[in-house]
Amino acid sequence: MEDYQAVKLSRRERQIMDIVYQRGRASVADVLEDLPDPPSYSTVRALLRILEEKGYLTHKKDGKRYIYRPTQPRHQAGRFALKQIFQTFFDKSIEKTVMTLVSDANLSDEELDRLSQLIEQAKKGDPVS
Amino acid sequence: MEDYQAVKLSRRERQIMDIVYQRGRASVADVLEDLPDPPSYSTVRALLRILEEKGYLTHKKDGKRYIYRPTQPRHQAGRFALKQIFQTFFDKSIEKTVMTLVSDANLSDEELDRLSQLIEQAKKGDPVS
DNA sequence: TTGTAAATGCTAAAATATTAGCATATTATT
DNA sequence: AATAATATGCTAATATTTTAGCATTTACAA
Repeated sequence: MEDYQAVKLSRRERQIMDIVYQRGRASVADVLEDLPDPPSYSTVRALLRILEEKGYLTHKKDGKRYIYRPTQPRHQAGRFALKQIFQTFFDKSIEKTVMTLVSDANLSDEELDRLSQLIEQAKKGDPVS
Repeated sequence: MEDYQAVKLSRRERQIMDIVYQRGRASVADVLEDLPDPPSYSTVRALLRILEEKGYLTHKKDGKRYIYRPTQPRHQAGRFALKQIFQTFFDKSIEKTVMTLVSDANLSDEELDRLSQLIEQAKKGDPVS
């Protein structure tokens, strides 16, 4: 199975992969609904077929229509995408990336507490392995 | 000035923007060096010209060659890219995104300390504004 | 079981992206 | 000032992406 790498995809292909990942799974109509500057139904079908040929999606039948899913799990694809981002925009520094996220986020106290806990765990559990 | 939005760019255009952002500034030769499946020098020049026409890059002369820079500051483009990521892969949750980054990162104790401090600040300074 | 609505399969046209080549300009060197 | 090396400017060919249309299939309802 091929990794999901946005770098290899065309513009529309990327848009569609993002939609499917965001939804978890999607019919042709779903994708069409979320696409900016939406093309025809046929067009979306063609692209979904191509993405399946390339190994990024699979489908199963649900009644009379196809439901598409990513072949690569979302969490994994997300990590890959994050890596790309912090390499490109944050000097390859995960710390800088997290700083930006936390600074911009306006997280709730509960969320901040959970993050504190996570960081404490990281300090104990896995010191610069 | 137009926002840097990967969603609007073609495959090569994206690759090139990523390279320029990663380097901060880049000559044609620099970009060519970093491109996967590198095309000809002419090709890279053409794409840089197109990206400048679209407003994503500017250039200045340095000796006899052009040095290209992004028009949108790196930090801003990075935040935009992160937003895209956590919307697509992490249920629009910044917390989940940070969790993933921190879990995977193997950060040093110093980095973890700095993050703790940042989070403490966030707790005091800006409680669920 | 027959009709109908709504889906997919397949193919080809149109638009866009990608590429390279030749002409010209610029810089540095002799 | 002449030359060589190394840029860019511009144009056009090629490849890929994007698109839509028509034929066929499928599921459900009458």
